Amino acid sequence: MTDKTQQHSATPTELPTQYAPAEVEGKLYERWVERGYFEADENSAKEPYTVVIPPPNVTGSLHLGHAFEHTLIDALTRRKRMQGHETLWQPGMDHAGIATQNVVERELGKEGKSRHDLGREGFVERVWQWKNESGGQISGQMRRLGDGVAWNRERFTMDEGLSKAVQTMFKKLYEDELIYRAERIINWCPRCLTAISDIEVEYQDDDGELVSLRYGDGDESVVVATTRAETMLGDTAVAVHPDDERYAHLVGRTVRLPLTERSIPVVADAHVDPEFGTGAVKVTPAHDPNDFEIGQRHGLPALAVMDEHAVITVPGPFQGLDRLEARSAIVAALRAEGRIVAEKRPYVHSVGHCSRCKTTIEPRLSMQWWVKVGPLAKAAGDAVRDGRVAIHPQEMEKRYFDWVDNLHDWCISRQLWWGHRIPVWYGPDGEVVCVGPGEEPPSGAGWTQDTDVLDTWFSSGLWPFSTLGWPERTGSLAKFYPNSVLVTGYDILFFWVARMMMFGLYAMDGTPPFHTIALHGMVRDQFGKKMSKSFGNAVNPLDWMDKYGSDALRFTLARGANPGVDVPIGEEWVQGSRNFANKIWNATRFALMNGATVEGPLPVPERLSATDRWILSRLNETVAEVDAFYDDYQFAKVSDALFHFAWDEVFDWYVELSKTTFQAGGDAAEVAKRVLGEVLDVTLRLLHPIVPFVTEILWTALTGGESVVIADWPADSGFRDTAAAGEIATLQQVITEVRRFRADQGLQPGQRVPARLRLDGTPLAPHEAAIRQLLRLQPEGEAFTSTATLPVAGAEVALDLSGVIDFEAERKRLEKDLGAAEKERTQAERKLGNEAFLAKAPEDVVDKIRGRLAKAVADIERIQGQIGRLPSA
RNA sequence: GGGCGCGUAGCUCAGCGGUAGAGCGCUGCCCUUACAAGGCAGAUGUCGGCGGUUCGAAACCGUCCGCGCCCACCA
Repeated sequence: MTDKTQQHSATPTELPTQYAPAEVEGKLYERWVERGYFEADENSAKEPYTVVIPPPNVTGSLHLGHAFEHTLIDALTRRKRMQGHETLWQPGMDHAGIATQNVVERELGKEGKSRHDLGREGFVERVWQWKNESGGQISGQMRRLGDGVAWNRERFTMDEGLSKAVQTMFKKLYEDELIYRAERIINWCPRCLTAISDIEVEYQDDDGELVSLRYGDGDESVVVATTRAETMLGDTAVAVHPDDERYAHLVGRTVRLPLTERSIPVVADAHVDPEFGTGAVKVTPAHDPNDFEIGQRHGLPALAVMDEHAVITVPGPFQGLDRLEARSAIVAALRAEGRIVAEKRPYVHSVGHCSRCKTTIEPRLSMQWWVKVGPLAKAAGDAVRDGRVAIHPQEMEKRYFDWVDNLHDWCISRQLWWGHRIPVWYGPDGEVVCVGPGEEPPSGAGWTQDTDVLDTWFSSGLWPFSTLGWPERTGSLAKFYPNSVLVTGYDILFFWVARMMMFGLYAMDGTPPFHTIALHGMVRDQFGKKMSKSFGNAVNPLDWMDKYGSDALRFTLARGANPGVDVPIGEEWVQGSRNFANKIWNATRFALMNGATVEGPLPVPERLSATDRWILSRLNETVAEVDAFYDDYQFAKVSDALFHFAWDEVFDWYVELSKTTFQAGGDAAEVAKRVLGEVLDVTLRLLHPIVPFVTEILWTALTGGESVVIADWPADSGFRDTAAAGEIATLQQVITEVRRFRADQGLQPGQRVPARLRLDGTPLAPHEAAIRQLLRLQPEGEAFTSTATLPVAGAEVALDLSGVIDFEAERKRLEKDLGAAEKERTQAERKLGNEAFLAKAPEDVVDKIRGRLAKAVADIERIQGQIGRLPSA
């Protein structure tokens, strides 16, 4: 025990009166890392606890959203580590295909170059170079935040190991015929020059213009409407509903397509809504997904009229115009021919945009690789349906099911250079060979590898097990798969979570990648507005961490973390958390200055005062509460419970009451030192997962322990004392009541007032010294004149306020209180007089009302007595 | 068009069947020897509107109004 004391890293006098986070946080973090606290041992006998980081894009730096997410994950893993789990928080980053390629291309642009100037190899090399610079920035920010990740296991989606995992997965899916190549209409971004998947398209209502065109002539004509007139060059049919009598005579015939030399058939297709517009639809199979399907059903040719830049390729007057130029040019030309039957009219409709660059998507017929999601999505849905994976909050399950149950095949090829290249080789005679890891690609004349890369989310989908060494059967994989929980934003439920579910279940023989999915919301500003650079309300988390400390930022974020709900944050709130950290700091300082200790066992209950028993009881209740909230991912409630317990109960009451005890000395003081030590020790440990830095300094100073990071998580001893709790509640009531009186009377807080206390026979008798101290009451002295008497809870506090007291003010106050008490009595009486209530309400509720009535009656009597004793003015 | 969610104190949000809560902000007094990044005391709400269920509704049901989000092949 004595040598432990010598390890104290700080003596009370060394602690300054204010906590200065910036000076210590960095040092503490590096010490934790050096000591290997965050490393995870696959050979450990401890129960594993695994969380993977949602890998940040190498393109950027961390924003508040990351800080938020990391706070939650760090809190979870720190607690589990303290609970004795072999804990792995897996760090790493995502290569973020399109995003990264765009960033580097933009950089090249500034140098007046394009990626084609460097060539594929040179460009990829350049991206790697860029990644090496940017990636360090992110890890620096994570250290600053205090993320307890296993740095020795850091992974990157383009690592050799993870690339091997990607290749293995591709081949496995290919051989199971769950990957195939097909020509379909895809979402094409004419700026990124690549296909993107359905969920990478963001729809928004755009203003468009609907124009009605007449195809054919005379009786053999039909009017169609379009917002994309330029596509008419590629029309290969007009479709009408099979039952539509208006057009029955035209079905099977042809109409002349204006501006072209072609005539196109009129086909009947049930897809057409006869109620909509004219009931006739132009069909452009090469540039519209619906039209493509109609085309398939009727054997229509798909005639592409635009290139990858969305520029018209059809020879003639429109060739070389981009889609928008072509649109107006074609409308003008049609008007000249008298083909416009209804002028353009404004039309708001939903238009798809590239989620990366916001360019309007151009549906385009193209040969791409696809994942056949049917069986994968089924398994992913079932795993949640049958309870093997739980989604928090549960309301999100519905969104998840809607998506996995209605999923279209996933387009996974991208016409980019940065990413995992598709491991397929094409032979001179049309052979197709999928090459697995370690296999030699076919050699010889005419063999070439597919030039496309895979969707970024293909590799992210493998993250929960690729980071653990899959496809090798590693010890880490055996130990840490499946992950315990996935913590991520609801915004990537489809992008990432669902894909991990599909891939995890498939690659890991039906074992889902995690037991629980805990979805958090998005960080917003203090008015609930979305944070964005353009709106000017985006905040760099580093700024706030520098100003207020990482703990303050973390605590604020955790405190706003209601499950699945967006979390607003404002600078004043971070300040408030900084104040809390400082409060903990000073409370611990006080404790150390007064000899608080954690040495030796807790005193037996017989030696404890009611105050001690009360705070220990509350301490244990808090432990139980915090555990329950953590297990339910209720971070806001964890933080709130700790905030209020620490500040309102420990600091404002227990510490204040202990001052009298310490002053008096004796056994009670010795006991209080140990109890205060215990309460702070446990409270600091409870707080550590959320505010790791300040708790580390204080806990080591208080206990002499090596580090709170590896301390035991507090356990509820089961100790409860409701009698003591009631006693302290009464004490608080008396003190508050008299303070209120003092304040109403305009007495200075420090002014000493002679007082006589009559506490005999009340539970407050042992607290006389504390009451006198907290209320600044001095002994009554010889010439004591009781001018104000406050009866509270059976006790009586008589104050000598000769010459000072303002009886009128007090009378008003008392009358107001009387009114409130009478109202309370009336309400309670009415309830208790209601037979239906008595018959139907549960016993405890009725008891409660009876209690209220009794209290109201007692209050009325008391207040009336007080008023009666006031001298009349 | 379908689905989900939200309207509670000035602001941001908890509460989701038994006397309206928190943080910040606000008012007054105070540098009381841990802390002014603090202490003490205090004010503030017909819980979006209207109906209904219930002994009892902020909470449950219906409806209306106002927001937000997700999904969808709206020519």
